[in-house]
Amino acid sequence: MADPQEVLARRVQSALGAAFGSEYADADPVIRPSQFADFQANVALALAKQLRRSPRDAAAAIVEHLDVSDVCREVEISGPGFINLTLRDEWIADRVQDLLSDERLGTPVQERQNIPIDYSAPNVAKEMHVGHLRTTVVGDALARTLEFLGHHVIRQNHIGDWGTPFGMLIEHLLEVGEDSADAALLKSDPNAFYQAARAKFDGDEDFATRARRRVVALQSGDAETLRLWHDLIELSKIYFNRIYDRLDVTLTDDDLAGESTYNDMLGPICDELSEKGLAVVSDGALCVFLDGFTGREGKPVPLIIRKSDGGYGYATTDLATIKYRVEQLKADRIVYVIGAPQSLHLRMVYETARQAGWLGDAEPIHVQIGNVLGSDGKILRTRSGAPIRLMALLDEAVERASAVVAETRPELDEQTRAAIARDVGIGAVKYADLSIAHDTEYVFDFDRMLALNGNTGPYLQYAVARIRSIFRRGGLDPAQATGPVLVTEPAERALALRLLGFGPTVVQVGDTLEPHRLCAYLFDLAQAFTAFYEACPVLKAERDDVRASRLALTAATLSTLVKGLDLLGVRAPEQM
RNA sequence: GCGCCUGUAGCUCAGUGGAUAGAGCACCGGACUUCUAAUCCGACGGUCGCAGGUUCGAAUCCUGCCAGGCGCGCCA
Repeated sequence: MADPQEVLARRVQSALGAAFGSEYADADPVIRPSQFADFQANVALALAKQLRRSPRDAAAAIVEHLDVSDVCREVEISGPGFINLTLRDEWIADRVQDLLSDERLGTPVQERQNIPIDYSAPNVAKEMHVGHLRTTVVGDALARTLEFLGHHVIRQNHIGDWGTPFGMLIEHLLEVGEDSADAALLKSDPNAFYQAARAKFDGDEDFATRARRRVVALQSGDAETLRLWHDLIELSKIYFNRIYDRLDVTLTDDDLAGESTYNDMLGPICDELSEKGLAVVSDGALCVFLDGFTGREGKPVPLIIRKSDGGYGYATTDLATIKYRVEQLKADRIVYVIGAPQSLHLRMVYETARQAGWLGDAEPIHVQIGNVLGSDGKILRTRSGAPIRLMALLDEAVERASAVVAETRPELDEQTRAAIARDVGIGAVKYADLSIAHDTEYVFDFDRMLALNGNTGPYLQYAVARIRSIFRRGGLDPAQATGPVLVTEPAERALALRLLGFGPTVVQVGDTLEPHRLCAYLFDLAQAFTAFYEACPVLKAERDDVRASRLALTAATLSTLVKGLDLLGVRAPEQM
């Protein structure tokens, strides 16, 4: 067990049992990182009243029964009753030594859960925008992290591939020709295609009529219409996959589970909800009304599962996703990485599913994605007010990174520089999305996300590049840097202690579904490494054993940073 | 009107009910014959929106208020 907090928690619990009786042995020992020691146990203050003793008395009793001599160098009662715990240097060194031969870097394998993750969800024949970027990047990081923790992750890309706009889109595709340049726009600039179709729909009455008729044909399964519809989706998939490739996202065609895949479930869902008395007709629409959901003037908010024209909306489809994921995918947790504004809608969907008895023991979780804002504090758009094209935005990030690389590394060949610029530019954008709490809005700023200082992708990538440079210079293989690890210098100690935090952090990210905690950890680790790098020569260490130890610390930092970035979906280039 | 979210340093953001609330940027002062100075060190900077409450202890939990954002019946 490498996690100091966990080790100390168990020891303190034993002491609690010994000091106050077995009924206290499972009390939370409240171990926290401390500014006065490595950790502090605050349990004495929490239990003092219950024990009818002063907090310092309680702390003294705990310390008296506390057996940590192998782990801690110093145990001290401080202030009103804090127990300050300082780890032994050798204990820290031994734990880092363990990490060197542990491919999981101290991360436990958890009991396997089935976890469908719904993320990305772009629309066919529509440009992805920065909102899609964020759900894609965050969802992908969660998928990678949960998989690493041992879970069975089922990626679900709930693309918008059904609905009334398809009449207009299909009709437009038919007019321009499936092999035309206009149709090819779907692969590169889908909004241009969509807007052309829209313009015809709004301006041409005959076209609009044909489009409406086409929707009916689509819904009734007309073969030729379905073929065209399928074409649209194929062309759009090319666009999606271009974006996913560029972004280094793990989504593939196998993960596509668009709205249309649930079509057959929608009617039966409405029937079942009606039979169960959950759904009633109101103003011609089939609705579910739930207690506690009221809107304007106290009127109950309906979840409309069948529109008055007989069509189905997204509420029904979302209900279908729950049913499918519970019944077919055997989900334990169902993760929806979706915009924060849909919170009310999703709560109603979850509650409806629960009342219908579809949820079982599965837990649906909404990972709320906050809006991405421009520097003006409003939803990010171009100066003309149009949504920003995602590919153009990614290109700009790479271009900016490219300019910096050209300036700072002129000696590298063009191909190498381009590869670095690509990793840094894309990594910067992704990391910016990941490093901020997913449910808050954040201000998009190229200059800040590409900065080499601060909690940025490039800063972490640079730390990795410097480490690799050390091994390159020394003609050494990180895998051969096996120590033994010695901890003497303060910077060595601080770095070693940080290294022990990786596993616990990954576990926390899996529990809370908050990737920004991993970012904060990695940033902290990189800072500790940089301080170490400044203070402790590695290759030029004056003694062989010190050199071997520092190489081992450096190698452990390398694998931790690379693994952490990998879980986030951020590449770490060989050099920068 | 109801509901959800947010309010922390000039700016962008962290912050597990624990001691003196942190980081990056910006500003100021230092550090390159050195494993990548694109990196580091230091200083400056706070009535944690306001007011109550719970608690031994509150940025954190509860209530009210203020400000901003978003949502609230046939788009998704």
